[in-house]
Amino acid sequence: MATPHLKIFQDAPTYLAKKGEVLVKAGEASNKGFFVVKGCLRSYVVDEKGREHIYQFAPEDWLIADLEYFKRKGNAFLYIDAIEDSELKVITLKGGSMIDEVDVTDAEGVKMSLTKLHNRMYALQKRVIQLLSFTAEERYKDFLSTYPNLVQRVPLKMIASYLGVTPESLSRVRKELVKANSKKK
Amino acid sequence: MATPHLKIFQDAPTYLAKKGEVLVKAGEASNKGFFVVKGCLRSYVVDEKGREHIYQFAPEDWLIADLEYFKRKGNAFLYIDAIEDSELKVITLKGGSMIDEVDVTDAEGVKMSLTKLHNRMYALQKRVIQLLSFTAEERYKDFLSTYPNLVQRVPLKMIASYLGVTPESLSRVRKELVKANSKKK
DNA sequence: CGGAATCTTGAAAGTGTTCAAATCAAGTGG
DNA sequence: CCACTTGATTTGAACACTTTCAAGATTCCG
Repeated sequence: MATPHLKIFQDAPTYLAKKGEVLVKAGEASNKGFFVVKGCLRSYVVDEKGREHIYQFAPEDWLIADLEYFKRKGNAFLYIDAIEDSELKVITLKGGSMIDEVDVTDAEGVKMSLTKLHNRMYALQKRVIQLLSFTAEERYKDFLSTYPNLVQRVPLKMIASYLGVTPESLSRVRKELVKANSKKK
Repeated sequence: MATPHLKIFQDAPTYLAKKGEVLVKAGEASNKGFFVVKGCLRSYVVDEKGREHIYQFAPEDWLIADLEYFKRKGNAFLYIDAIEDSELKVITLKGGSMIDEVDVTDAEGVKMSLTKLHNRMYALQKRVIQLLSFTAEERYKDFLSTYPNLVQRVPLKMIASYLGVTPESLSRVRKELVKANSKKK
């Protein structure tokens, strides 16, 4: 898959992560980001009641990192782990921020970095608005259309966690959708 | 207020918006962004039931724009209006994207743009995680500490809309907080 | 001084959660 | 290949939190 972004990371060291492997732990220092060549990672927080809340899925061609670290130059806020066996390009941040990595004399690279941040922000805008205004069912439907391939790869409870509902609720939502669809026929 | 960001926009035309004035309408073409010198703007969506959901407040020194437009080069997705009489620097996007405005030969400007995007993304990360994991009360408390000055300036119903709850709920949350605080004394 | 919008309060209704139990599915070791 | 363990998903019933709807109190502004 020839993406324009990949070449930025082609010289970065490759790492093979096994399913379930934790790459970044909240509370510990970490200056790593990951570009996913193959497989799928996730980032999430664990709240005081021990519940996981998934912030992001990163399948092929996605970049994932804990911004908190880069922002405060402190310890990680998010966990990052592999939900499939994955091939990664490991980006080690030398400075305190992702920004220090950008070669400002490389006009094309700058444009690309800005575009990437821009796209990501747009996705976040969409996510915030959905969390504010959509019901569980609407969020699930949108997830299906936005990430059609992830539904087969990611367990229901993780999708529920990403959508902000319990696995039980998502199971019921899904059941209703199946019922509604079969009625239409 | 001498912020490093202001100087980027110091040559942009100034516009004085009156309270309640709508600057960008969802569904209409718009290539404007705004840097708030004084006052406060907000961006929001209106769902199919006619309910407003506030995406962002932009008090002094904030930048506000509709990313959807820049992303799809189509019509605006968000509304933007003034919730106070405001002094703005109007940024007209000549290209299809905010990115086209960045002078890539200006290393300092590039760093600044990246930093600004980066900070904004961090704020969005925080917001998503809160919407996923915080109760109405926790979100309100965090709002108080993150935007201490906004609470006096913004009507309750708008804060409720930003937090993703009804005005009635926020009113009750606030009541509980007052009760809890008075007990502690 | 109104009139309009905002904020508060109450009661009923809804949506999603919690807790518990039953299925179902996948992976392991014999 | 089967039995067993473990984790994931489904289902049910009671419960909790928010919303909805309606009404009253308060504040803001012309």
